[in-house]
Amino acid sequence: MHIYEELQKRGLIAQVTNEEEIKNLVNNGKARFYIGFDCTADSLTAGHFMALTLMKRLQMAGNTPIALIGGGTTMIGDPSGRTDMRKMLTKEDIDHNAECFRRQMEKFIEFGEGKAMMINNADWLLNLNYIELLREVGACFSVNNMLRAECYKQRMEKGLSFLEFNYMIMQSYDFYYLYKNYGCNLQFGGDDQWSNMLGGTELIRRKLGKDANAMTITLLTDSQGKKMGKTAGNAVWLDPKKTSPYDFYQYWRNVDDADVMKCIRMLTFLPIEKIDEMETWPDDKINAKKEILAYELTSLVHGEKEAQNAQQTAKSLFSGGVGADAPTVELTDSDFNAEGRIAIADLLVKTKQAPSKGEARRLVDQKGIFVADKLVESATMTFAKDEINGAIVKKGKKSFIKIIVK
RNA sequence: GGGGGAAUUCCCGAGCGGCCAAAGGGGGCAGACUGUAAAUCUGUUGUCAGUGACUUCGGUGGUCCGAAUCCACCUUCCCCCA
Repeated sequence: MHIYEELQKRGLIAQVTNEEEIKNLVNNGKARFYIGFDCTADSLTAGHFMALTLMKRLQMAGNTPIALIGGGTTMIGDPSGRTDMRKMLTKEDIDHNAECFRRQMEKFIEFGEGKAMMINNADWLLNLNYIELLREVGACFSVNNMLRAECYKQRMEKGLSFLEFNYMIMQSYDFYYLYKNYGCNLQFGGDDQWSNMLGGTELIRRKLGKDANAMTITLLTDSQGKKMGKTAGNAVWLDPKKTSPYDFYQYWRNVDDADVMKCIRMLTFLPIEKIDEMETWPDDKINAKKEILAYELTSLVHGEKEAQNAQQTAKSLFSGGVGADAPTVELTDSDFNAEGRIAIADLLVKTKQAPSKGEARRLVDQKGIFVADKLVESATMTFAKDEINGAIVKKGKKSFIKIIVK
């Protein structure tokens, strides 16, 4: 099966400018495509993950990926899909984030001579001259058209600053620049990027009279239509220091029934035939599917060993055992009082299972806390050092922390 | 440049000068039911040595016994006119 057909089967393709041309480029390894990543944080997220897998898939099919780090565009802030303005980041933050992105990507995509390229648009965007740009590029854009673009529409109500309005111009300029200087003939991006991407093909057509193509990837949303890759408003990070492999595994282990197969299809590298076959599995195998999903993704991001650890830990914790690799928190003498004891509230705060002591007390009152498999009945309960050493503190059904006393 | 309006706890949003740590919803967390799912129901949701104290209602000052509520200035945003 050709790569384009595979992408289709996986449900990854949302919109394309010219299907025949793209198919031809991609299937014959002739695509030099770019995906832009704005560095708004110091780690990539599960949301970026799909873009990374897409790059990898296309690279494996012989195409050349260009990972464009948005050192310049992040200075502006993309208003697409947002109802409020992004926080402005300093140049230093952006540089730092760009560096973090670079390192994470390198673990996933092969860069180097004849392989993938990594470029930072700060290299050309930051040096643009305003008047020159206006004459050269600004003349090619119709404000009337821009205002009709989907990505600005929802901002017309809440307000859109001129700064952000220019984002589309910058992204278009990127494509134009990459087309001219790197022979980049295709741009990929999330479906919310569609209008920005069209801006680029339009600019190339006007300036160079050439046709470049764009294709968007279906956004990974859950059955409620919300973007996936977030828990309680927090992103699921790819950096193991920010989201541990165990938590990463658990995130996918806990997806909605309705979303499992979609995730497997879109995110994993399992062969299509295997996935089609899984589709026929009976309902009672739903948890097996979730385990496969979680394992596959953790393995891709953190390596097989971490994935095995996470899986084993999860299995033993949820079957009531003591996970050898449960997330641990170390306590030292200074955490205990004069009698060598620690109060349950302090313990929960120390393990970060409660943000405050008040919250910790509430959890205990609501019978949500277990220490070493025993329900903690009272918020005033304390534990001695050797009593707590090696014990599992369990909050609710899914949060386990193992205590180590140093 | 002129005129009008807005800023409230994680988000949306109510809020009479004292009864406001602040309605209601969403979200979060916990409990019940389950399958580490969904739906549903219940409780909870500023901090702390918890019948009490402390810090919050864009910022800074002020009026008052007392301010999220009144005044002044500042900041940001929205709308109308140019």
